[in-house]
Amino acid sequence: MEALKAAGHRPYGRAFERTGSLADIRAAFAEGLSVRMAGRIVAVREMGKSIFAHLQDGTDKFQIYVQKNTLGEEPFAAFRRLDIGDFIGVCGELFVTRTGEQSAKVHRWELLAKSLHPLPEKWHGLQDVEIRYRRRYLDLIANPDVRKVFNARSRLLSFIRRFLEARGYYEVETPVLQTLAGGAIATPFQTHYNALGQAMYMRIAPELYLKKLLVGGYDKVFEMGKNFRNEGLDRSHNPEFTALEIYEAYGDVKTMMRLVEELISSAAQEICGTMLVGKEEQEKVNLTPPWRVVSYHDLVKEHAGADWFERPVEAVREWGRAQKLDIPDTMTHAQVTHEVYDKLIEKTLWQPTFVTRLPAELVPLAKRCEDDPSLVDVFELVVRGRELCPGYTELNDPLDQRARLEEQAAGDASKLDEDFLRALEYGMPPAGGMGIGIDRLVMILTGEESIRDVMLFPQMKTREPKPDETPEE
RNA sequence: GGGACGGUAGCUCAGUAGGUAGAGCACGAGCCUUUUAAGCUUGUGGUCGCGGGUUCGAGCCCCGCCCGUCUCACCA
Repeated sequence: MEALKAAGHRPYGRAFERTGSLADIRAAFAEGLSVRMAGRIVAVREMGKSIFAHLQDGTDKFQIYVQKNTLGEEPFAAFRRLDIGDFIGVCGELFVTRTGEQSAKVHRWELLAKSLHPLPEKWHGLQDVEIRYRRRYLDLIANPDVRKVFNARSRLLSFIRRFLEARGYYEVETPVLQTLAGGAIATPFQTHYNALGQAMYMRIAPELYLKKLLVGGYDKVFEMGKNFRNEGLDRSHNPEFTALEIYEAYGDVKTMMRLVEELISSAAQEICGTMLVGKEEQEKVNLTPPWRVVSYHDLVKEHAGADWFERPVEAVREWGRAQKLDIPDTMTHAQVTHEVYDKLIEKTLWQPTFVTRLPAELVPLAKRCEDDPSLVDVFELVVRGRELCPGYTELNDPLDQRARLEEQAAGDASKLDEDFLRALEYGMPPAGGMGIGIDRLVMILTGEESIRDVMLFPQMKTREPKPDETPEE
């Protein structure tokens, strides 16, 4: 670096006017054309009095050719002192090499930014998953396929907004910092607001605010943003994750099924160019509508026998144990049934499947089915053996809602969102609602197995001792 | 939280029986004017995750801890 400075090169340059991105230049390639281009040096092949190198920017990779007698003694010597990883801008003339590669012969170059660290190895890339997640910028430089996943994610967010706006849904923003974290059953992150001297929580779901907007006269709303849940980390859970929630007045669970089916299948078409998604080595997921719709009861009967719901509780417990499930004698018939669904059936639903009419005790915040009050009018969309998206006919009876929330709060009145209940008392139109885990949707569209591979900066444990560590436990 | 596996140069990895720490890439020096994982010669580079133990001697064996991956559990 000192040698470069001594030779009159600024190690960190300023804006560099380009003819276009590397992809632009490739698209407009014509032999003899003069161009200005810039990028990071990712490969160098030195051959005495001439050098080949590759520049990379956010769009493409392009070969440049540096000749001693084109450039002159000193600029050529300075170029040789550059390292892989440095950013440079070049002026040059396009040509095609003997081997047929489109290239640019460099007339002048300037250093735009010096890299002080060596880049990961060019052939194997960066393999260490820990470094890939902790220092994603290196992963993005070294492993070009990673960029494809995040480009797909970016286009998905954009597509969802266009899709919903075109159908008359308003995108809204509701508080992330809340005095009461409602709308789901989960442990929130707690923080402290100095100005008010009070505890605050990061939201676990936007649901209650969005329903208040239905009361306020919005017929079709959605919000796409981060939720935060104070839970463990694994292949499908990150403490902060992106959720899309949609509510539609005068609709119900069927409205939502049609909407999500169209939304996801057309997203696949737009982003993947096909409705058959997933990686080559695994069974593809076929998102072509219509998707299978099956009730929870039928599904259980299909797997465990048509007389399942007529069998005595001892018999179903025995059956479950024979399937190597852990079934204590205290389990009710309904609990055994759900254990069977959860552990044995759900994982078999690889292709998109709407599981409908769930037992009411599993989903306390949805409306009951009119023909059977023991069931609720909901769906769970299951893809690749995992729940992707729940949808409800929303409960709009303020008295029923209060009773169920009170039961859930277990006598702790401070956990009741009184303003939400008051809003319902003003009247909320019947509505359908649903939530999609965007991270999991990206996993399905890209075929990735881990949520960490679809989040740019997944949560990782701190390596240094935690500064505020308290000696509990 | 339990179990299995892993952590060696900036990166990708090898390391025999417990006996001086290795290769390729990257980086430095030299040769080479159409190469593309360029090539050839040569050099620099190490807290072997951290701490303790056994041993004359530990990358390797033992114990504890940290981080990661998978998996089970918890959690929706």
